[in-house]
Amino acid sequence: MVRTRFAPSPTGYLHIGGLRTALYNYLYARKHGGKFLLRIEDTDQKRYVEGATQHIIDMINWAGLDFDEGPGKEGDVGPYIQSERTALYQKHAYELLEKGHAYRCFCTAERLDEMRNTQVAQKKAPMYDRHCLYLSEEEIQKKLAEGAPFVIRQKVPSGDVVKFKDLIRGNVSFSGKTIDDQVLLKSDEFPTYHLANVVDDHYMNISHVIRGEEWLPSTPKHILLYQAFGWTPPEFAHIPLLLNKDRSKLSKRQGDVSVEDYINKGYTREALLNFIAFLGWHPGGAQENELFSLEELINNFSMEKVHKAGAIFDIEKLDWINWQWNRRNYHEYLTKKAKEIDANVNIEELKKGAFSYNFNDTNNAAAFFEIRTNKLIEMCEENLPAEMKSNKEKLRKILISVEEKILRDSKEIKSQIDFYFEDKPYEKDLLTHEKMNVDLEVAKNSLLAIREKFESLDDFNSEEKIKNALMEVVEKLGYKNGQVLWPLRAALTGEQFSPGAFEVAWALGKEPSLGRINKALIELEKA
RNA sequence: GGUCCCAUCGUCUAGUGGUUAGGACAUCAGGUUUUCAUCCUGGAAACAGGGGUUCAAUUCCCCUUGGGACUACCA
Repeated sequence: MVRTRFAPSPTGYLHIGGLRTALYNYLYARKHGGKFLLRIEDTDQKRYVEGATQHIIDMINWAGLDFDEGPGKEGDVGPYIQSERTALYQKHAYELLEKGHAYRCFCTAERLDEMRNTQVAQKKAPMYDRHCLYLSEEEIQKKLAEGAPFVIRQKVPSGDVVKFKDLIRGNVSFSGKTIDDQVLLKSDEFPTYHLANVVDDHYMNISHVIRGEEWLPSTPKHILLYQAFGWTPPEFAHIPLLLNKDRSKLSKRQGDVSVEDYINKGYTREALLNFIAFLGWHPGGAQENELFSLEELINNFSMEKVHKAGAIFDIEKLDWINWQWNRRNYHEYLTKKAKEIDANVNIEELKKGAFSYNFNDTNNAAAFFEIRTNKLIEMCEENLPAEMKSNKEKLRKILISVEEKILRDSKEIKSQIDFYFEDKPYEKDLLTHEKMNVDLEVAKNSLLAIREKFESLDDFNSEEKIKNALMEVVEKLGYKNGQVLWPLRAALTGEQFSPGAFEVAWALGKEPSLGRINKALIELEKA
């Protein structure tokens, strides 16, 4: 029975690398029909942060990595919070002491510091010098009677070579003499990671320890502990690290590392999971699709395909994946809704990833338009000031004109649609375009003709009709499309770049459009 | 310093004892479009170096170089 666990420390936030570790544990468990547990490793009293445990659970839940056992979801081997299991660790530390696999150490922090400084100065590996291992029984009893504080240290058999097989790295071995006598039980009677981890993994029947590569050097200590207890060690899989741009371990100093940061930036769960899954893993073979849902990840995951080398966390690719997922989620939602409205709706993929929905009935089309734009509003609601949201019907038209941009990055939406809400002053040169053969004269002629046309256009509520009207202007003047549409778009938006002339005129409405055209014409008169 | 791990385009990666070393992101060029974006087409871009083993190594082995992790009464 496969049982994996994610065992974070509640230090205030969940690291994105931690989320990936959780994901791999989850994928492996689900793939093999096993169980995935969450265990909170809060044995460091000094680092405890109020609310951090709940925060971790919230983040794991957000990601949809439902755990089978853990805090608030008790199984047979709880509790799942280490601070509630201290008696168990103490019992086992003393058991080791009795069996001769550990010893009391009374060394003060000062002595330890001094010892290390000397070792470093002599260019030796800093390691505990076993001063207390050689204390006589009398000396120990005397210290205990005095009430001297002590820790319990692991007694590493220095002659041994510790070997183990890592599922990702293959055979790994460490010489016993390079392994430090690790503190197992601190003077406050709390265990260190090493003891608590081994004891819990054993009693929680963990079959596979899947954790970050930074734990590889302490694995021999853990193996030795399993041996000292007479337990069978679990399988180990040390996954590659997530890296900063400079290839150092991904850290706070060089950008956002907490999952919450990415949620706040608007990344969707599918995108974030998809992205981090592929940092250090690939299904292999001829697989060229890179968009995988959680379910597809489960089906395709295998430890053999996990890489050995670390991977740089490249946010640009994340942005791209996020956009792809936004598109997919959006159109899946719309397709479902469109079919609910009319089972015979005609849905076409206009271009890769973008669809059109055509209804025969105009009422259905209107109902669908509302659903579609509600979704867009929902997507960028948080990034819009109240005044932009006051006229909802206008906002719908505006947002549909920048639909793809919202899908790509809803955070920047405000700057994309600013021009709809204010008549910004602009240079009349904006109305001209050399490559399209639009000079001041052409611009003026076009705008005059458009004004006349618009004034006589009764139904300004149909983008299609506005388009037809404008094409008539093009034909009448004998101009190319761009010679009419560029000055119009520029006049309406005052921007170098914007949505097209038809949809802007439509979203703006008849009077505001005419107002802006007149303003442009006044500019041109000055010339 | 010591121990251990790692090494294919800028980045994420596929891949094999014999391949024109493939894809994606990013980038550049061209095209469609009323501008931007989208979309389409195309380009540039990698097996760290040196020794072996072999008829043949990017692939297997060794060394070098480079990078990283660990080196706490933190996890």
